[in-house]
Amino acid sequence: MPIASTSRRAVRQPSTADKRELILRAATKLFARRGFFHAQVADVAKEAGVAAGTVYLYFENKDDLLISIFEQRMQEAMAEANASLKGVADPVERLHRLARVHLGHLGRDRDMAVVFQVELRQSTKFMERFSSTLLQDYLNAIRDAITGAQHEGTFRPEASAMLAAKMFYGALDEMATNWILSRRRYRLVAQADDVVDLFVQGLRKR
Amino acid sequence: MPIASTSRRAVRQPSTADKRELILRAATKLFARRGFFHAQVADVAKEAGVAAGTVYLYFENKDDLLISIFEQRMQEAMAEANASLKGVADPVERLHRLARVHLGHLGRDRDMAVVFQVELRQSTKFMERFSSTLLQDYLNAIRDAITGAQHEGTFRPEASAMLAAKMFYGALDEMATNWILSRRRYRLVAQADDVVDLFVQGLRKR
DNA sequence: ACGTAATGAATGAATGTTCATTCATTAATA
DNA sequence: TATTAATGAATGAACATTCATTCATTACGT
Repeated sequence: MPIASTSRRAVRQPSTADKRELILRAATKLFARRGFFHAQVADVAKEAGVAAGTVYLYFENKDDLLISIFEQRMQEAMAEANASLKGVADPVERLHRLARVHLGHLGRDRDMAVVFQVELRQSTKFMERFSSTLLQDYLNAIRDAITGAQHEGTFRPEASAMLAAKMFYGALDEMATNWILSRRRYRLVAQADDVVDLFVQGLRKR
Repeated sequence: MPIASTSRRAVRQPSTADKRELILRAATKLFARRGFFHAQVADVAKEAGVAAGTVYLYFENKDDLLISIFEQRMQEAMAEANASLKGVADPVERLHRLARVHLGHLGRDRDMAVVFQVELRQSTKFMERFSSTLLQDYLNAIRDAITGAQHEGTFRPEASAMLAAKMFYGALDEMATNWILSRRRYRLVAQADDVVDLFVQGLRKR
C-alpha cells in the first residue's frame, strides 16, 4: 500500500537533503515534546512520513539524530552570529549583537529551543561534546569583546573577563530556559538588550 | 494482577543505618556517572549493598529515586540558606549569602551537583516540577533582596528586579555547570563573591 | 519506440536485547 | 511462633536496529 509520494509537486524531486531535513524536523518536534528517551524512532519516522528503516539511511542511530540536530542548528546560528558581528567594532555593541542572535535564534523555534535547553543536557556525554568545542568558542567570543572594552577603557580592567563571559552566557541561557518553561508567551529576543544593559551597568546606583 | 498498591512506605528501624539514605547516595553516584537512563536499578542496589527488590521497599520506582534526591537535597539547601540569611538585613550581603550557599552546597558533592545540573534537566517533566515550585521560591528570594536594595536607594530603581534575579540565578547556575564539566579542580564556592560583585557593580567603569 | 534489465531508495515485520518491576521464598527480629 | 524485612530469579514489555523484499525510475539493447 503506497502511503508516501502522494502530494509531491511535479517539479520538485525527492531530494535527499530535503528528506534528511524532514526527518531532523520530525525528530526535533518529538524529542522536544516527549523527551529524547521516550520518543521512539518509529514515531519520528511516522511524523516525517517515512518508514522506520528509512531513518537509518540518513542517520547512524538515535544518538546521531540528536547530535545532528545540534550540529545543524548550531552551525546556522554561528553563521548568523558572524554575519551580525561583521564590521562592528564597538565591544558593547558586539555584546548586544551576540545576545540578540542568541535569544533570537532560540526564540524562533520553541521545539528546537527545548532540544537545546533540555534534551541536549541529559547526559554528560552530550554536554562534554558540546561544551568543549562550540561553547568554548562562543565563550571566547564573549570574552574577547569584554577584554576589547577593557583595553579601550570602557570596562573596568580588574574584572575577570572569563568570569564575566560565563556570567553573560549563563544569564542568556537562563532567559532561554525560563522562556521554554513559562506558559506565558512573549518574545524572547526582546530581553536581549535589557540583559546586556544590566550586565554592563550593574545594579548599583551610579 | 496486583496494580501498584502504592503507599506502602517502609517504616525504618533505627537499629540499621538509614537504608533509604544509603540507597539515595548510591543512586546519586550512579546517576551522576552513567546518566539516569543508563544507570540500572539493579546496579544502584548493588552499590548500596542491597538486593534489587529492596529499592522498591523504599521508593515507588526509578523516577521516584531521582525526584527524592532532588527533594531531599533541596530541602537541606533551603534550610542552610534560611539559616545563613537569618538576621542579615543588608540586601547586598543577602545576595552574597545566597551565592555562597548556592555554590557551596553544589561544590561540596560533585555527584550531587551533576544530578542537579545535568540529570534533573533531562526532561521537561522534571524541569517543570522543579522550576514551578522550589526554583520559583528561590528566584523570589533573590528578587526580594534586589527590590529591598532598590527601596533602600542602593540599586537603580528602573532596573527590572525579576529580570535581574533570573540573570543572577543564571550566572550562578552557569558557574556550577562549568565546574562539573571542567577537568580542572577548584573550589566552586570561591567564585561566589566575585560573581556578586560583578553583578552589582557591572562591567562599565565608574 | 519498445521491452528488458539494473539500480537503489524505501519499507516494515522480525529480531534480540535490555531492563524495570514483581513476588514466592528466606532470614531476621520481637 | 508471628511479624516484618530482604532477597534475587523470573517475567514480560519496550524498543532500537536489521535485512529480505518491493517497486519506481533509469539505462540499455535491439
